[in-house]
Amino acid sequence: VRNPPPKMESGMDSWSTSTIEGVRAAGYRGGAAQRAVVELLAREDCCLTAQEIFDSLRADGRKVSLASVYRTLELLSELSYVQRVDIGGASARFERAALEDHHHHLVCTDCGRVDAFSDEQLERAIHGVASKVGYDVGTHEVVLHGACADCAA
Amino acid sequence: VRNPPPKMESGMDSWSTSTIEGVRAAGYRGGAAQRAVVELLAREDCCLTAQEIFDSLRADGRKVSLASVYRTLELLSELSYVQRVDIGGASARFERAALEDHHHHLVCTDCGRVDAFSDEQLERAIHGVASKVGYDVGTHEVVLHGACADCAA
DNA sequence: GTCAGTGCAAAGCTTTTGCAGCGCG
DNA sequence: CGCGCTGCAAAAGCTTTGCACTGAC
Repeated sequence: VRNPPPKMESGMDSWSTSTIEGVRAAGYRGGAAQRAVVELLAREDCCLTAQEIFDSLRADGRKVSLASVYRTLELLSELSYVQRVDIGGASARFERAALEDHHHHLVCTDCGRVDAFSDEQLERAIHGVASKVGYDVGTHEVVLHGACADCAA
Repeated sequence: VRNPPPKMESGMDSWSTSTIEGVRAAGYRGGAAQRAVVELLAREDCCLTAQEIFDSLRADGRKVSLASVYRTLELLSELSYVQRVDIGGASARFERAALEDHHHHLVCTDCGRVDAFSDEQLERAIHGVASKVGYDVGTHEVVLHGACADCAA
């Protein structure tokens, strides 16, 4: 959120268009608010709260309601275009579920800052576990809590 | 919660007593409600919501208030005797932070059931990552979402 | 026209806080 | 007896829902 990884232009637009199309294919008509949320999430590289999405859209002059933001996030989560991320704290966060740019989160215990990281070996370990537990595992989430570089100093 | 791993008698009492002592050492007097919550958490093997703790204590005839449950959980989390677990859903969950019996969680997307699992290789991968990211990592949390054996059928 | 989508406001939940009284050291 | 602990009730978030209206097909 506050420390986005380097922009990755490729894949975003395809996420945006395939999401719009997928929503339509699922039998929904899609409106202005949905489009605005999808376009914003396409630009963002890390998880945002519903309120942050709302504020950001308002700042851009888009007249969406907070209720529509929540309804859109629920719909997109349902269709697996968006992943809900629970990193603790009062509110849930959301980010696009991208196959490329798969990552997890670091949360600073002190200042609340959120960073992203990714690790190939960690992914392998998770897939190894997923095949052993009795669940048909779909998504996974790893959250590391600790002091960020600034706060540790 | 609904599918507790086999009871592990060893370590629980020591957690209970060292928690009580630690709270006292930190300058708190400890009251009846705190004791009741600690004793309950010592018996439980997986994460519970504040409401579940409250209901369970009431069912046992302990007259604690929900506010005291929250206040105790906040205190114990602060002192690292309890770990807060965010597995999605409306409310946060809490369990004792035990060095033995370290585990993570599986959440059924369908029925909401919660199971525990542990994996040595996953832990190694996490510690490997923790040493590379710029954070001074304290705790970590892994949540796998998917269909449990019953719901997958 | 029909029916999903939207905004607003109200309701619902979880969690926190204010305050008076109780109780351990 | 002081100060933390507790219960109760009220308040404060976050999220969902009801409803009338708009807008896409």
